[in-house]
Amino acid sequence: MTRTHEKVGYLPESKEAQHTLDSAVDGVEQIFRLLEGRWKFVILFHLFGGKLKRFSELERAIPGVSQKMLIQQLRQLEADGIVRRIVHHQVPPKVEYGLTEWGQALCPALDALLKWHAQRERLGAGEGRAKA
Amino acid sequence: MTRTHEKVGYLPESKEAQHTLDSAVDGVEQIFRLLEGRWKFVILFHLFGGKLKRFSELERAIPGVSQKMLIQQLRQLEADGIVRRIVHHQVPPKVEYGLTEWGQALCPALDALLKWHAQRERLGAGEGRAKA
DNA sequence: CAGCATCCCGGTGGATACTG
DNA sequence: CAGTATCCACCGGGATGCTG
Repeated sequence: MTRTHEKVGYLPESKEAQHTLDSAVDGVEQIFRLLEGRWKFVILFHLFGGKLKRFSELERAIPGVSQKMLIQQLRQLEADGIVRRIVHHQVPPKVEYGLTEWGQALCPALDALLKWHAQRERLGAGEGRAKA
Repeated sequence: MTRTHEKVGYLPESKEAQHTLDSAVDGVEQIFRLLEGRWKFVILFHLFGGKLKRFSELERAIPGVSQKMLIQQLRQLEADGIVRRIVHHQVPPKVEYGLTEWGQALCPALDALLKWHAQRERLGAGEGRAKA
């Protein structure tokens, strides 16, 4: 709170938390960092709806992903509190992945983005360059 | 529509457009690609609210950005229909940047993400690892 | 089955200098 | 003022091989 001083509603609908320009910016940037990664979304969507999936299920369900990548992205999501990891102590090993409550809560937010994307044609996005 | 066949509501709130898992996934992925880039958000937030800013204003307002980066990100946003570029033919040159209508419409969607992020503590995101 | 270690390549973004 | 051009470092991500 020591950087910019403008603090009016950059985000109209925010009623509880007031954002400064900077706080809003690095808020979304943090979020994007969480979700960044070639396979995060595929994983997420496979897990939305409270589904639990084993490592090997995900591996099969996501064509093209390598084990390294799959585990890497899963671990990041887990570290960030989005994904839950459930270890069954058995031989052979069995590990399941699911979403945390917070992870589930991401769904509507992504939906908002999807809706925005869908508006693209309706609003004139490609007006070409304006002249003055 | 030739890849996966599961097509139930991955996104509960979507009433108009039905998404398959794949279409939803690369929907959000496209969106993230649009918004990806070290300076996009700072720019966006400086422009939210219909504000117009000159190149040099943005340059000063965004500490740390180089001209190359600033122009690069602005051009990408423009090409993607998010930012408008208004050229005033004068000497010395004057160019202003603003958001398109669609660009403006991004605001509430980002707000949804911010709200999600804010819920993090309230919902138990960091439960540690579950055992079974 | 689930996961870690290593090597390598390409693209993104940064610094710097020049131009209409 | 508003860019363009070049050169370079970094790291995300892919391939491959090994282990508890």
